[in-house]
Amino acid sequence: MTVITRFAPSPTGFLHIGGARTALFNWLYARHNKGKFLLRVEDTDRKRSTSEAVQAIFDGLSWLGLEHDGAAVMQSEGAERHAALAHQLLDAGKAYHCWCTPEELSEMREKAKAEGRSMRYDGRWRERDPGEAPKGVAPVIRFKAPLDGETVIDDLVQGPVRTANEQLDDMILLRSDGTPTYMLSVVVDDHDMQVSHAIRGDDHLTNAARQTQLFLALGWKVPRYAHIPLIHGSDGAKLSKRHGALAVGAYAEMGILAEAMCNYLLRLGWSHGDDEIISREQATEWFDLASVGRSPARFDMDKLLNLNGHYIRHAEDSRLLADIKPHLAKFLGHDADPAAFPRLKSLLPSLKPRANSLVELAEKSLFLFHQRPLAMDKKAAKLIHAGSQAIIAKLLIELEDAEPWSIEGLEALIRSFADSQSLKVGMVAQPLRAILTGTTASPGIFEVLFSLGREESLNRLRDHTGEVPS
RNA sequence: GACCCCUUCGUCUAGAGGUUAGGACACCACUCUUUCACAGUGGAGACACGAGUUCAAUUCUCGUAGGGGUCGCCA
Repeated sequence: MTVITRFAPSPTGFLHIGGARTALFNWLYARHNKGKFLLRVEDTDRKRSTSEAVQAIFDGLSWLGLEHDGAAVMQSEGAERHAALAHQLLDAGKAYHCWCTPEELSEMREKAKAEGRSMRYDGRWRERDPGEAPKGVAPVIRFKAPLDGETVIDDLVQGPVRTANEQLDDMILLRSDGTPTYMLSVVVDDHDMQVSHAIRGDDHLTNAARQTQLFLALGWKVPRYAHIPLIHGSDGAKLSKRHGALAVGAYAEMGILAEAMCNYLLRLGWSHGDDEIISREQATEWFDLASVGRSPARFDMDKLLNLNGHYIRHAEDSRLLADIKPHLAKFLGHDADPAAFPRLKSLLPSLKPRANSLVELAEKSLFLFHQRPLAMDKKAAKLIHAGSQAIIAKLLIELEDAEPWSIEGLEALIRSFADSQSLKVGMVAQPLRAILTGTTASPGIFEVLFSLGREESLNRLRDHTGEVPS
Protein backbone atom coordinates (compact mmCIF):
# COMPACT_ATOMS: atom_id res chain seq x y z
CA MET A 1 0.00 0.00 0.00
CA THR A 2 1.42 3.35 -0.92
CA VAL A 3 1.37 5.92 1.80
CA ILE A 4 -0.61 9.05 1.00
CA THR A 5 -0.68 11.85 3.51
CA ARG A 6 -2.24 15.25 3.27
CA PHE A 7 -1.97 18.61 4.90
CA ALA A 8 -5.40 20.18 5.10
CA PRO A 9 -5.30 23.71 6.48
CA SER A 10 -8.27 26.00 6.53
CA PRO A 11 -7.49 29.37 4.97
CA THR A 12 -9.06 31.43 7.70
CA GLY A 13 -5.74 32.62 9.04
CA PHE A 14 -2.08 32.33 8.31
CA LEU A 15 0.13 29.31 8.47
CA HIS A 16 1.43 29.29 12.02
CA ILE A 17 4.00 26.99 13.56
CA GLY A 18 1.45 24.44 14.71
CA GLY A 19 0.25 24.03 11.15
CA ALA A 20 3.80 24.14 9.89
CA ARG A 21 4.74 21.22 12.11
CA THR A 22 1.69 19.25 11.03
CA ALA A 23 2.68 19.85 7.42
CA LEU A 24 6.27 18.84 8.17
CA PHE A 25 5.25 15.57 9.79
CA ASN A 26 2.95 14.71 6.91
CA TRP A 27 5.65 15.58 4.41
CA LEU A 28 8.28 13.57 6.26
CA TYR A 29 6.04 10.57 6.70
CA ALA A 30 5.18 10.54 3.00
CA ARG A 31 8.77 10.99 1.90
CA HIS A 32 10.06 8.41 4.34
CA ASN A 33 7.65 5.87 2.93
CA LYS A 34 8.21 6.97 -0.64
CA GLY A 35 4.57 7.92 -0.78
CA LYS A 36 2.72 11.08 -1.66
CA PHE A 37 2.16 14.29 0.24
CA LEU A 38 -1.03 16.04 -0.83
CA LEU A 39 -2.26 19.52 -0.09
CA ARG A 40 -5.92 20.33 0.36
CA VAL A 41 -7.22 23.74 1.26
CA GLU A 42 -10.29 23.38 3.44
CA ASP A 43 -12.23 26.39 2.32
CA THR A 44 -15.66 24.95 2.95
CA ASP A 45 -16.50 28.03 4.95
CA ARG A 46 -16.57 30.49 2.10
CA LYS A 47 -17.39 33.40 4.34
CA ARG A 48 -14.25 33.13 6.39
CA SER A 49 -11.80 31.93 3.80
CA THR A 50 -9.65 34.50 2.11
CA SER A 51 -7.42 34.30 -0.91
CA GLU A 52 -4.70 36.12 1.04
CA ALA A 53 -4.71 33.29 3.57
CA VAL A 54 -4.55 30.69 0.81
CA GLN A 55 -1.55 32.48 -0.63
CA ALA A 56 0.05 32.76 2.81
CA ILE A 57 -0.25 29.00 3.22
CA PHE A 58 1.38 28.35 -0.14
CA ASP A 59 4.13 30.83 0.65
CA GLY A 60 4.71 29.37 4.08
CA LEU A 61 4.98 25.84 2.77
CA SER A 62 7.33 26.81 0.01
CA TRP A 63 9.53 28.73 2.45
CA LEU A 64 9.74 25.60 4.58
CA GLY A 65 10.53 23.57 1.49
CA LEU A 66 7.52 21.29 1.88
CA GLU A 67 6.47 20.84 -1.70
CA HIS A 68 3.33 18.83 -2.25
CA ASP A 69 2.60 16.26 -4.93
CA GLY A 70 0.09 17.13 -7.59
CA ALA A 71 -2.07 20.20 -7.64
CA ALA A 72 -3.51 21.58 -4.44
CA VAL A 73 -7.14 20.59 -3.98
CA MET A 74 -9.60 23.32 -3.11
CA GLN A 75 -12.19 21.59 -0.99
CA SER A 76 -15.01 23.91 -2.02
CA GLU A 77 -14.73 22.61 -5.56
CA GLY A 78 -16.03 19.25 -4.42
CA ALA A 79 -19.14 20.75 -2.83
CA GLU A 80 -21.52 19.17 -5.33
CA ARG A 81 -20.17 15.71 -4.82
CA HIS A 82 -20.18 16.16 -1.06
CA ALA A 83 -23.82 17.26 -1.16
CA ALA A 84 -24.74 14.33 -3.39
CA LEU A 85 -23.26 11.92 -0.86
CA ALA A 86 -25.30 13.52 1.90
CA HIS A 87 -28.44 12.91 -0.12
CA GLN A 88 -27.34 9.39 -0.79
CA LEU A 89 -27.10 8.81 2.95
CA LEU A 90 -30.50 10.41 3.34
CA ASP A 91 -32.01 8.05 0.78
CA ALA A 92 -30.37 5.11 2.49
CA GLY A 93 -31.95 6.11 5.79
CA LYS A 94 -28.54 6.88 7.29
CA ALA A 95 -29.26 10.56 7.56
CA TYR A 96 -32.32 12.70 8.17
CA HIS A 97 -33.67 16.22 7.92
CA CYS A 98 -33.64 18.40 10.97
CA TRP A 99 -35.70 21.56 11.13
CA CYS A 100 -34.19 23.03 14.26
CA THR A 101 -33.36 26.70 14.01
CA PRO A 102 -30.02 27.98 15.27
CA GLU A 103 -31.93 29.70 18.08
CA GLU A 104 -33.57 26.47 19.09
CA LEU A 105 -30.19 24.73 19.15
CA SER A 106 -28.49 27.32 21.28
CA GLU A 107 -31.43 27.16 23.69
CA MET A 108 -30.96 23.42 23.83
CA ARG A 109 -27.28 23.85 24.66
CA GLU A 110 -27.96 26.49 27.29
CA LYS A 111 -30.44 24.25 28.99
CA ALA A 112 -28.15 21.24 28.87
CA LYS A 113 -25.31 23.29 30.29
CA ALA A 114 -27.48 24.62 33.08
CA GLU A 115 -28.56 21.12 33.95
CA GLY A 116 -25.02 19.85 33.82
CA ARG A 117 -25.62 17.57 30.87
CA SER A 118 -23.39 17.39 27.86
CA MET A 119 -24.24 19.92 25.21
CA ARG A 120 -25.05 17.58 22.38
CA TYR A 121 -27.88 17.72 19.89
CA ASP A 122 -30.62 15.59 21.36
CA GLY A 123 -31.74 13.97 18.09
CA ARG A 124 -35.23 15.43 18.30
CA TRP A 125 -35.84 15.13 14.55
CA ARG A 126 -34.28 11.72 14.22
CA GLU A 127 -37.53 9.82 14.26
CA ARG A 128 -39.99 12.66 13.99
CA ASP A 129 -42.45 12.81 11.12
CA PRO A 130 -41.21 15.26 8.48
CA GLY A 131 -44.85 16.24 8.14
CA GLU A 132 -44.46 18.14 11.37
CA ALA A 133 -41.81 20.33 9.82
CA PRO A 134 -42.34 24.00 10.52
CA LYS A 135 -43.10 26.18 7.55
CA GLY A 136 -40.49 28.55 6.29
CA VAL A 137 -37.56 26.79 7.91
CA ALA A 138 -34.98 25.23 5.62
CA PRO A 139 -33.76 21.92 7.08
CA VAL A 140 -30.24 20.66 7.50
CA ILE A 141 -29.30 17.07 6.91
CA ARG A 142 -27.95 15.26 9.93
CA PHE A 143 -26.07 12.01 10.12
CA LYS A 144 -27.94 9.22 11.88
CA ALA A 145 -25.14 8.14 14.17
CA PRO A 146 -25.20 4.82 15.99
CA LEU A 147 -26.75 5.13 19.45
CA ASP A 148 -24.90 2.42 21.27
CA GLY A 149 -21.67 0.55 21.05
CA GLU A 150 -18.38 2.32 20.74
CA THR A 151 -16.10 3.68 18.08
CA VAL A 152 -12.44 2.83 18.36
CA ILE A 153 -9.63 4.63 16.66
CA ASP A 154 -6.33 2.88 16.65
CA ASP A 155 -4.35 6.07 16.62
CA LEU A 156 -0.75 5.79 15.50
CA VAL A 157 0.37 8.28 18.11
CA GLN A 158 -2.23 8.13 20.86
CA GLY A 159 -2.82 4.41 20.76
CA PRO A 160 -6.33 2.98 20.85
CA VAL A 161 -8.89 5.61 21.76
CA ARG A 162 -12.38 4.36 22.54
CA THR A 163 -15.40 6.59 22.46
CA ALA A 164 -18.89 5.49 23.51
CA ASN A 165 -21.20 6.20 20.62
CA GLU A 166 -23.73 7.78 22.94
CA GLN A 167 -21.17 10.56 23.39
CA LEU A 168 -21.39 11.43 19.74
CA ASP A 169 -24.41 13.33 18.48
CA ASP A 170 -25.94 13.52 15.04
CA MET A 171 -23.66 15.90 13.24
CA ILE A 172 -24.78 18.15 10.46
CA LEU A 173 -23.73 16.97 7.03
CA LEU A 174 -25.43 19.55 4.89
CA ARG A 175 -26.27 23.06 6.00
CA SER A 176 -29.69 24.54 5.43
CA ASP A 177 -28.32 26.35 2.41
CA GLY A 178 -27.33 23.01 0.93
CA THR A 179 -23.57 23.39 1.40
CA PRO A 180 -21.56 20.58 2.96
CA THR A 181 -19.93 20.93 6.35
CA TYR A 182 -16.31 20.23 7.12
CA MET A 183 -17.14 16.92 8.74
CA LEU A 184 -18.64 15.55 5.54
CA SER A 185 -16.09 17.12 3.22
CA VAL A 186 -13.00 15.76 4.96
CA VAL A 187 -14.37 12.27 4.89
CA VAL A 188 -15.30 12.41 1.22
CA ASP A 189 -12.06 14.10 0.19
CA ASP A 190 -9.83 11.84 2.25
CA HIS A 191 -11.53 8.92 0.57
CA ASP A 192 -11.40 10.38 -2.93
CA MET A 193 -7.77 11.37 -2.52
CA GLN A 194 -7.03 7.89 -1.20
CA VAL A 195 -5.43 9.30 1.89
CA SER A 196 -3.91 6.44 3.83
CA HIS A 197 -2.66 8.40 6.83
CA ALA A 198 -4.20 11.51 8.32
CA ILE A 199 -1.64 13.21 10.54
CA ARG A 200 -3.13 16.24 12.24
CA GLY A 201 -3.40 18.14 15.47
CA ASP A 202 -4.70 16.65 18.67
CA ASP A 203 -7.68 18.96 18.53
CA HIS A 204 -9.15 16.67 15.89
CA LEU A 205 -9.04 13.57 18.06
CA THR A 206 -12.74 13.60 18.89
CA ASN A 207 -13.56 14.36 15.27
CA ALA A 208 -11.80 11.18 14.28
CA ALA A 209 -14.48 9.09 15.94
CA ARG A 210 -17.29 10.90 14.12
CA GLN A 211 -15.44 10.71 10.86
CA THR A 212 -14.88 7.02 11.37
CA GLN A 213 -18.62 6.51 11.74
CA LEU A 214 -19.18 8.39 8.51
CA PHE A 215 -16.59 6.35 6.64
CA LEU A 216 -18.29 3.21 7.85
CA ALA A 217 -21.76 4.44 6.87
CA LEU A 218 -20.45 5.21 3.41
CA GLY A 219 -18.91 1.76 3.23
CA TRP A 220 -15.40 3.13 2.85
CA LYS A 221 -12.05 2.22 4.28
CA VAL A 222 -11.04 4.39 7.22
CA PRO A 223 -7.60 5.99 6.95
CA ARG A 224 -5.06 5.53 9.72
CA TYR A 225 -5.05 8.45 12.09
CA ALA A 226 -2.14 10.03 13.91
CA HIS A 227 -3.03 12.88 16.23
CA ILE A 228 -0.01 14.86 17.26
CA PRO A 229 -0.04 16.98 20.41
CA LEU A 230 -0.51 20.69 20.08
CA ILE A 231 2.24 23.21 20.59
CA HIS A 232 1.74 25.49 23.56
CA GLY A 233 3.12 28.90 24.32
CA SER A 234 6.07 29.40 26.64
CA ASP A 235 3.64 29.83 29.54
CA GLY A 236 1.96 26.50 28.86
CA ALA A 237 -1.23 28.07 27.64
CA LYS A 238 -2.61 27.83 24.18
CA LEU A 239 -0.42 29.40 21.57
CA SER A 240 -1.25 33.04 21.10
CA LYS A 241 0.11 35.87 19.02
CA ARG A 242 2.29 36.78 21.96
CA HIS A 243 4.38 33.67 21.79
CA GLY A 244 4.45 31.89 18.54
CA ALA A 245 1.11 31.74 16.81
CA LEU A 246 2.71 33.94 14.23
CA ALA A 247 2.65 33.33 10.54
CA VAL A 248 5.76 31.39 9.59
CA GLY A 249 6.62 34.41 7.47
CA ALA A 250 7.11 36.36 10.69
CA TYR A 251 9.93 34.03 11.59
CA ALA A 252 11.54 34.61 8.24
CA GLU A 253 11.39 38.30 9.04
CA MET A 254 13.01 37.62 12.37
CA GLY A 255 15.91 36.16 10.46
CA ILE A 256 15.17 32.51 11.09
CA LEU A 257 16.45 30.10 8.44
CA ALA A 258 13.87 27.66 7.11
CA GLU A 259 16.04 24.64 7.86
CA ALA A 260 16.44 25.78 11.47
CA MET A 261 12.69 26.18 11.75
CA CYS A 262 12.12 22.67 10.40
CA ASN A 263 14.76 21.15 12.64
CA TYR A 264 13.24 22.87 15.65
CA LEU A 265 9.70 21.87 14.78
CA LEU A 266 10.80 18.30 14.17
CA ARG A 267 12.30 18.00 17.63
CA LEU A 268 9.15 19.37 19.19
CA GLY A 269 7.37 16.13 19.85
CA TRP A 270 9.57 13.80 17.90
CA SER A 271 12.95 12.43 18.82
CA HIS A 272 15.63 10.11 17.61
CA GLY A 273 17.73 9.30 20.66
CA ASP A 274 19.94 12.21 21.61
CA ASP A 275 20.13 13.71 18.15
CA GLU A 276 19.48 17.42 17.99
CA ILE A 277 20.88 18.68 14.72
CA ILE A 278 19.03 16.77 12.05
CA SER A 279 19.23 17.50 8.36
CA ARG A 280 16.28 17.17 6.04
CA GLU A 281 17.80 14.04 4.52
CA GLN A 282 18.45 12.48 7.89
CA ALA A 283 14.96 13.37 9.07
CA THR A 284 13.43 11.75 6.00
CA GLU A 285 15.36 8.60 6.67
CA TRP A 286 14.58 8.46 10.37
CA PHE A 287 11.06 9.82 10.70
CA ASP A 288 8.40 7.56 12.10
CA LEU A 289 5.15 8.06 13.95
CA ALA A 290 6.09 5.67 16.74
CA SER A 291 8.61 8.19 18.05
CA VAL A 292 6.15 11.04 18.20
CA GLY A 293 5.50 12.02 21.81
CA ARG A 294 2.04 12.21 23.31
CA SER A 295 2.39 15.26 25.48
CA PRO A 296 2.11 18.86 24.33
CA ALA A 297 5.32 20.85 23.99
CA ARG A 298 6.02 24.46 24.76
CA PHE A 299 7.43 26.78 22.19
CA ASP A 300 10.94 27.93 23.14
CA MET A 301 12.35 30.81 21.16
CA ASP A 302 15.79 30.50 22.77
CA LYS A 303 16.25 27.02 21.47
CA LEU A 304 15.04 27.99 18.02
CA LEU A 305 17.53 30.83 18.00
CA ASN A 306 20.34 28.57 19.14
CA LEU A 307 19.57 26.09 16.40
CA ASN A 308 19.34 28.95 13.95
CA GLY A 309 22.81 30.07 15.03
CA HIS A 310 24.13 26.64 14.21
CA TYR A 311 22.61 26.73 10.72
CA ILE A 312 23.91 30.23 10.11
CA ARG A 313 27.43 29.17 11.09
CA HIS A 314 27.24 26.31 8.65
CA ALA A 315 25.52 28.17 5.83
CA GLU A 316 27.24 29.03 2.57
CA ASP A 317 28.54 32.60 2.55
CA SER A 318 26.97 33.34 -0.80
CA ARG A 319 23.55 32.31 0.42
CA LEU A 320 23.90 34.40 3.58
CA LEU A 321 25.05 37.38 1.56
CA ALA A 322 21.84 37.23 -0.41
CA ASP A 323 19.57 36.54 2.55
CA ILE A 324 20.98 39.34 4.63
CA LYS A 325 20.25 42.14 2.17
CA PRO A 326 16.64 42.87 3.16
CA HIS A 327 17.62 42.93 6.81
CA LEU A 328 20.47 45.33 6.16
CA ALA A 329 18.16 47.61 4.22
CA LYS A 330 15.73 47.60 7.10
CA PHE A 331 18.41 48.80 9.51
CA LEU A 332 19.91 51.27 7.10
CA GLY A 333 16.64 52.68 5.87
CA HIS A 334 17.83 52.17 2.32
CA ASP A 335 19.57 49.50 0.27
CA ALA A 336 23.06 48.73 1.41
CA ASP A 337 25.79 50.29 -0.70
CA PRO A 338 26.99 47.57 -3.11
CA ALA A 339 30.46 49.09 -3.00
CA ALA A 340 30.72 48.08 0.64
CA PHE A 341 29.63 44.49 0.03
CA PRO A 342 33.14 43.15 -0.51
CA ARG A 343 33.82 44.17 3.08
CA LEU A 344 30.92 42.06 4.28
CA LYS A 345 31.96 39.21 2.07
CA SER A 346 35.42 39.07 3.56
CA LEU A 347 34.27 39.52 7.15
CA LEU A 348 31.38 37.07 6.97
CA PRO A 349 33.36 34.06 8.27
CA SER A 350 34.10 36.04 11.42
CA LEU A 351 30.61 37.44 11.69
CA LYS A 352 28.80 34.13 11.38
CA PRO A 353 29.65 32.65 14.78
CA ARG A 354 28.44 35.86 16.38
CA ALA A 355 24.87 35.80 15.14
CA ASN A 356 21.88 33.65 15.91
CA SER A 357 19.66 35.20 13.30
CA LEU A 358 19.95 37.05 10.04
CA VAL A 359 18.75 40.15 11.81
CA GLU A 360 21.58 39.87 14.29
CA LEU A 361 24.01 39.16 11.49
CA ALA A 362 22.88 42.29 9.69
CA GLU A 363 23.06 44.33 12.85
CA LYS A 364 26.62 43.23 13.51
CA SER A 365 27.58 44.01 9.92
CA LEU A 366 26.20 47.50 9.99
CA PHE A 367 29.47 49.25 10.81
CA LEU A 368 30.86 48.07 7.50
CA PHE A 369 28.23 50.10 5.71
CA HIS A 370 28.12 53.20 7.83
CA GLN A 371 29.31 56.46 6.38
CA ARG A 372 32.15 58.37 7.98
CA PRO A 373 32.45 59.87 10.42
CA LEU A 374 31.13 57.01 12.50
CA ALA A 375 28.98 57.58 15.54
CA MET A 376 30.24 55.82 18.66
CA ASP A 377 28.19 54.24 21.35
CA LYS A 378 28.78 55.21 24.97
CA LYS A 379 31.06 52.35 25.91
CA ALA A 380 33.17 52.84 22.84
CA ALA A 381 33.50 56.58 23.42
CA LYS A 382 34.93 55.91 26.88
CA LEU A 383 37.85 54.13 25.27
CA ILE A 384 38.90 57.27 23.49
CA HIS A 385 40.95 59.72 25.51
CA ALA A 386 44.28 61.54 25.28
CA GLY A 387 46.27 58.39 26.00
CA SER A 388 44.61 56.21 23.46
CA GLN A 389 44.54 59.04 20.93
CA ALA A 390 48.32 59.20 21.14
CA ILE A 391 48.64 55.46 20.67
CA ILE A 392 46.36 55.51 17.66
CA ALA A 393 48.23 58.43 16.15
CA LYS A 394 51.47 56.50 16.34
CA LEU A 395 49.89 53.33 15.02
CA LEU A 396 48.37 55.26 12.16
CA ILE A 397 51.79 56.08 10.81
CA GLU A 398 52.80 52.44 10.79
CA LEU A 399 49.53 51.39 9.25
CA GLU A 400 50.02 53.75 6.35
CA ASP A 401 52.88 51.64 5.05
CA ALA A 402 51.70 48.28 6.33
CA GLU A 403 52.70 45.52 3.96
CA PRO A 404 51.03 43.27 3.23
CA TRP A 405 47.54 44.43 4.19
CA SER A 406 46.46 40.96 5.21
CA ILE A 407 45.05 39.52 8.39
CA GLU A 408 48.38 37.92 9.24
CA GLY A 409 50.38 40.96 8.22
CA LEU A 410 48.21 43.28 10.30
CA GLU A 411 48.38 41.01 13.28
CA ALA A 412 52.16 40.87 13.12
CA LEU A 413 52.37 44.61 12.75
CA ILE A 414 50.07 45.44 15.62
CA ARG A 415 51.60 42.89 17.95
CA SER A 416 55.07 44.19 17.40
CA PHE A 417 53.80 47.77 17.66
CA ALA A 418 52.20 47.02 21.02
CA ASP A 419 55.40 45.31 22.04
CA SER A 420 57.51 48.29 21.10
CA GLN A 421 55.28 50.56 23.14
CA SER A 422 55.27 48.12 26.06
CA LEU A 423 51.53 47.84 25.72
CA LYS A 424 49.26 44.86 25.92
CA VAL A 425 47.61 44.15 22.61
CA GLY A 426 44.25 44.97 24.14
CA MET A 427 45.36 48.51 24.84
CA VAL A 428 45.79 49.02 21.13
CA ALA A 429 42.98 46.81 19.90
CA GLN A 430 40.20 48.27 22.01
CA PRO A 431 40.52 51.92 20.98
CA LEU A 432 41.06 50.71 17.46
CA ARG A 433 37.83 48.74 17.62
CA ALA A 434 35.95 51.70 19.06
CA ILE A 435 37.05 53.94 16.21
CA LEU A 436 36.69 51.41 13.43
CA THR A 437 33.35 49.93 14.46
CA GLY A 438 31.88 52.49 16.83
CA THR A 439 31.29 49.72 19.34
CA THR A 440 33.18 47.60 21.86
CA ALA A 441 32.19 44.24 20.44
CA SER A 442 33.14 43.03 17.01
CA PRO A 443 35.02 40.29 15.19
CA GLY A 444 38.77 40.17 15.67
CA ILE A 445 40.33 43.56 15.05
CA PHE A 446 42.79 42.27 12.43
CA GLU A 447 39.91 40.85 10.42
CA VAL A 448 38.02 44.11 10.79
CA LEU A 449 41.00 46.12 9.59
CA PHE A 450 41.49 43.81 6.68
CA SER A 451 37.84 43.82 5.61
CA LEU A 452 37.54 47.57 5.80
CA GLY A 453 40.62 47.92 3.65
CA ARG A 454 43.54 50.26 4.06
CA GLU A 455 41.88 53.40 2.81
CA GLU A 456 38.67 53.18 4.80
CA SER A 457 40.51 52.05 7.92
CA LEU A 458 42.97 54.90 7.78
CA ASN A 459 40.24 57.41 7.09
CA ARG A 460 38.20 56.24 10.03
CA LEU A 461 41.28 56.53 12.21
CA ARG A 462 42.11 59.99 10.90
CA ASP A 463 38.60 61.12 11.77
CA HIS A 464 39.72 60.66 15.33
CA THR A 465 43.25 61.91 15.31
CA GLY A 466 42.19 65.19 13.82
CA GLU A 467 44.07 64.63 10.62
CA VAL A 468 42.20 65.64 7.50
CA PRO A 469 41.78 62.72 5.15
CA SER A 470 43.44 63.16 1.84
C1' G B 1 -20.25 20.44 33.33
C1' A B 2 -19.69 15.79 30.03
C1' C B 3 -16.19 13.07 27.20
C1' C B 4 -11.12 12.36 25.56
C1' C B 5 -5.75 13.12 25.90
C1' C B 6 -1.35 14.28 28.67
C1' U B 7 2.40 14.52 33.20
C1' U B 8 11.11 12.84 33.54
C1' C B 9 15.71 19.00 35.18
C1' G B 10 12.93 26.06 34.04
C1' U B 11 12.17 24.31 28.53
C1' C B 12 12.64 20.30 24.49
C1' U B 13 13.50 15.33 25.37
C1' A B 14 16.29 9.99 25.99
C1' G B 15 15.57 5.93 28.90
C1' A B 16 14.53 1.10 31.03
C1' G B 17 11.11 -3.46 35.91
C1' G B 18 17.37 -3.29 38.98
C1' U B 19 21.10 3.12 35.46
C1' U B 20 25.70 7.48 39.39
C1' A B 21 18.18 8.70 35.42
C1' G B 22 21.53 10.47 29.61
C1' G B 23 21.54 14.64 25.93
C1' A B 24 20.15 19.68 24.09
C1' C B 25 18.59 24.97 25.14
C1' A B 26 18.79 28.45 29.02
C1' C B 27 21.82 29.46 33.68
C1' C B 28 26.74 29.53 36.58
C1' A B 29 32.18 28.81 36.64
C1' C B 30 36.64 27.90 34.16
C1' U B 31 39.80 27.40 29.57
C1' C B 32 40.91 29.83 24.93
C1' U B 33 41.34 35.26 24.01
C1' U B 34 42.45 42.09 21.54
C1' U B 35 36.42 42.84 22.76
C1' C B 36 32.07 40.00 21.79
C1' A B 37 31.06 35.44 20.15
C1' C B 38 32.26 30.36 18.68
C1' A B 39 34.54 26.08 20.76
C1' G B 40 36.02 23.07 24.99
C1' U B 41 35.72 21.52 30.25
C1' G B 42 33.03 21.43 34.70
C1' G B 43 28.60 22.71 37.85
C1' A B 44 23.66 23.30 39.54
C1' G B 45 18.99 21.24 38.01
C1' A B 46 13.81 16.24 36.99
C1' C B 47 10.91 10.95 37.27
C1' A B 48 3.52 15.47 40.13
C1' C B 49 1.16 12.87 44.45
C1' G B 50 -1.11 8.33 46.79
C1' A B 51 -2.08 3.33 46.69
C1' G B 52 -1.46 -1.56 44.37
C1' U B 53 1.47 -5.57 41.56
C1' U B 54 6.64 -7.21 42.31
C1' C B 55 12.35 -9.51 45.60
C1' A B 56 12.60 -4.60 43.08
C1' A B 57 9.00 0.61 40.23
C1' U B 58 10.40 6.63 37.82
C1' U B 59 9.08 2.44 34.27
C1' C B 60 3.11 -1.83 34.87
C1' U B 61 -2.27 -0.96 37.11
C1' C B 62 -5.77 2.12 39.61
C1' G B 63 -6.94 6.63 41.89
C1' U B 64 -5.90 12.03 43.07
C1' A B 65 -4.09 16.60 41.56
C1' G B 66 -2.56 19.68 37.67
C1' G B 67 -2.43 20.88 32.39
C1' G B 68 -4.61 20.48 27.52
C1' G B 69 -8.40 19.34 23.88
C1' U B 70 -13.51 18.67 22.14
C1' C B 71 -18.63 19.53 22.87
C1' G B 72 -20.83 25.32 16.15
C1' C B 73 -25.57 25.29 10.11
C1' C B 74 -16.07 26.84 12.15
C1' A B 75 -12.45 23.97 10.30
